[in-house]
Amino acid sequence: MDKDYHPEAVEEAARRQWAESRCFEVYEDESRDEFYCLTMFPYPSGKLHMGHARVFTISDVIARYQRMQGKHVLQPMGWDAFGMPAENAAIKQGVPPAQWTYQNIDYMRGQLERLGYAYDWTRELTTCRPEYYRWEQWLFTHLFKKGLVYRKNSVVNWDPVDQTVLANEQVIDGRGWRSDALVERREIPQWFMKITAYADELLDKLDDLPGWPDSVKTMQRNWIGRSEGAELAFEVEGEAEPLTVYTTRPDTLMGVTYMAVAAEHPLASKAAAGNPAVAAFVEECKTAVAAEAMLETMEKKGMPLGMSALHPITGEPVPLWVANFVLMSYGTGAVMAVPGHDARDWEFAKQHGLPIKQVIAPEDGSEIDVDEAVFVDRGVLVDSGEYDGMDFDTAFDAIADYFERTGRGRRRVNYRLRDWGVSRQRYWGTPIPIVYCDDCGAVPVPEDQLPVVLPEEVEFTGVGSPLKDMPAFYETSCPQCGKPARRETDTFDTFVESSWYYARYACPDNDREMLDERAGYWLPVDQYIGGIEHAILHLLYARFFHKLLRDEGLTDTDEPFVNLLTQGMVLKDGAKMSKAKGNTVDPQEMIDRYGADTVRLFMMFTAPPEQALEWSDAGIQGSFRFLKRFWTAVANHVAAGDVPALDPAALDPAGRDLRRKTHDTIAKISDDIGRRYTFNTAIAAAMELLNAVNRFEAASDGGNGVGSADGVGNARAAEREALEAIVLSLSPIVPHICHALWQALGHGETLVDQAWPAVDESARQRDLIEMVVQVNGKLRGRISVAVDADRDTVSAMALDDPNVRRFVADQAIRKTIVVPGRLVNIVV
RNA sequence: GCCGGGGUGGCGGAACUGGUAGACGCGCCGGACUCAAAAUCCGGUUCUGGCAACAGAGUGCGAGUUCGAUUCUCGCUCCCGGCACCA
Repeated sequence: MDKDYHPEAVEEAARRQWAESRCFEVYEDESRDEFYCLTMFPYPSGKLHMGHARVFTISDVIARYQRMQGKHVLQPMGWDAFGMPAENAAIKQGVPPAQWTYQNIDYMRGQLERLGYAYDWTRELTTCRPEYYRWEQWLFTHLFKKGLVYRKNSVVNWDPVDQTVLANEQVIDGRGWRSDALVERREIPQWFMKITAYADELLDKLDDLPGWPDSVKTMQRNWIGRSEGAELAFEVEGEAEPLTVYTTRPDTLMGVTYMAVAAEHPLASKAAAGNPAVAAFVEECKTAVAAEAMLETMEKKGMPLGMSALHPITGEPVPLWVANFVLMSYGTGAVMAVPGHDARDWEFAKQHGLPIKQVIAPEDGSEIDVDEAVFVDRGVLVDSGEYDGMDFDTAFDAIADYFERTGRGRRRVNYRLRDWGVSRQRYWGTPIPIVYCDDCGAVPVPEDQLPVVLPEEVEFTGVGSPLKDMPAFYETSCPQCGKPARRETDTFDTFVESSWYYARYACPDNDREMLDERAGYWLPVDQYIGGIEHAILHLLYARFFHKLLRDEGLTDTDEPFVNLLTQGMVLKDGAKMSKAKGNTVDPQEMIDRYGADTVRLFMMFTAPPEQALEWSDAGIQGSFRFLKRFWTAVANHVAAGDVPALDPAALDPAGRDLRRKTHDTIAKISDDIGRRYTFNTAIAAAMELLNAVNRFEAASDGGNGVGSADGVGNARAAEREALEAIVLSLSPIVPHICHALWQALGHGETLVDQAWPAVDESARQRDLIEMVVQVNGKLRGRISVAVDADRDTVSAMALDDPNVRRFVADQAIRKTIVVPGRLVNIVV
């Protein structure tokens, strides 16, 4: 073998062998235990960035590891190909979005191949192809018939100059990113999918996902936001219709001192008609941007409507306000305010001089002053008439019963989750398969007319969607009555494509069905890997879609992803690397300089996968140096000739130590890769073992302790065992160099078909262990004790240590704590 | 603002179930090789004191529980992600 490490040649040879043997193409084989390993597919933005290199390498390590465990592994790759950047590029460079996208895909596919990922490329998906998106159009028409999609008005950011709907990220400080015009809120009709119909199941099934991080499950629970409360109706003076509010704290009813409605609420509009100040305030609220984070961080503002509601128990008037923090989209768009026991109500009351009344007292009987500080805990009712003395549950039931009995309210479960608005006023997306007919209304496109194909040859101006200027696209006839009709020109949110692609990888070539029995073989995904930024939206939509697919009879599983690994961001200069921010680092430069294995090693070694990784140019050299040392160690070993079969019993102490290290290391790496997914510590362990091999070799070359010629051969056999363990256990991370080294070590069979190395427990046995001795919790000495030494022996040895004796001196020993195998703590 | 996560040497990180803080790597310092440099190899490297043995301090800040806390509890602070039209 070559004395020096030449990554380019090594990697090219390995790639060629993998391609020629087609070893990563997999077919359904019922006799084998399958493993479906999937990475969130990339948006083809132009070239790979570090976040891609990181997440794809994590996935590849897991896929290759599982293959060595004997699993039948599927690892596919594809392209989330619709989206805004293609339109932006079209405006900027005059290239049609389709052409730009396909060029990017071709370039990025080449980069992925260069990184040596074990993909089954025969299953490659591209979501902007009609053969893919026709099936989501098909599903949508079925959901239409089931009543799971509907059309309603909702708010968008409108740029009055560019005459375009803006995404939230295109609104900067309330202005359009290109026009700089003040953005307006505008209501337009849009299509929605009824995700709320599945809210309870989406919530409950989280308990069946032990392989998901708790943080993600908690975020999804909070996002769905199930709450149990009551809808209560308040009469309004001079109004026929009562004002209905939703509250989770009906027990605080007697503490209501005012009420507030959203700016879009009908009562606000009514008051505005006769009150210019209210009208101006409502108008001001309309200039706000649609993003919730903006609404929530705005200064809390409000204005009295000059109207009063009547308290449903006391009949006393309660003033009505309009406030910018009340959301029309949550609950009923109106709240009853209890400033004594709700933090936001308290703040607002203080600001506007509204009364604050205590109606809940702490259960422990302590005194509080709600004028000084809000009290939000549950407690015992006070100053609440007939409800005095009740606890939360009793009061909840008593008050809810009263409202239900008198027909003025009801118990109600509420969700924070809203239905999913899937309409986008954009060109580069899946056409929504609906036709509008003057007589028949909105009609879904019949199955035999699908797909509705998006024209790829377009003139792109940036003003509105080009589809709106293409009569050839939108002029059609009604599928029901045949009269001239108009096609929907909005397209789907790109989250729709990414909500079901994982299933389509099982059968991407099926042109008659969305999914077939092959999906039954591969689904659910055993390991899903992707960025933590997708913890809520993408993962919730995909879970929702999986249930839609199930209810269409296309799968018999309830959840799409058994295990989830959320990879941390790759940051640069403290911010997330993203094409939007333009702070990406090109991995290609480093692949060219050091090779794919160095890049893969560096990404896995620099941080554990779930943590954010701050990019820095320093350090990659170290990864390259390690691979050079690794290569040299094997080359030197091979150059010294063949080795005899290992005879473990005949090894000298140094040889036994090396063998122990070898098998301790295999055990550690198996656990780190297989269970903990801490690839950084697995690599560190492999580095330690290599260091041990090099030290061992140096000692052996010294010639003193090794002895006979047979002893030398046996020592070299132990050395080979160690080197082969490193080659095998690092092969998921740096597959190319390991492929070459495995051949150099004289193996005819290719490395990808090898089994994971086995641990020889007998090699790990030891007679003596080191224990730490503390005095009052401070480290004062170390003792070497027999593995099976009992408590008294260990204590006696600890007290015998000179430094320990110095600290104990003549003080009385109060307690001796022995933690077997670890430490002794003497408390004086 | 709300929800979730994080803060450990000069740097990335390790310490998995409350039990040796700093594995492994980078950087830096010293040495070997070399006419010299690069590469490579060897040694050192949390801070303070000490020739050393060793001692004291130390895991964002402040409290608490414990024989013992990076790890658990409470309060604070700063940073990161998400907040429904970025993907």
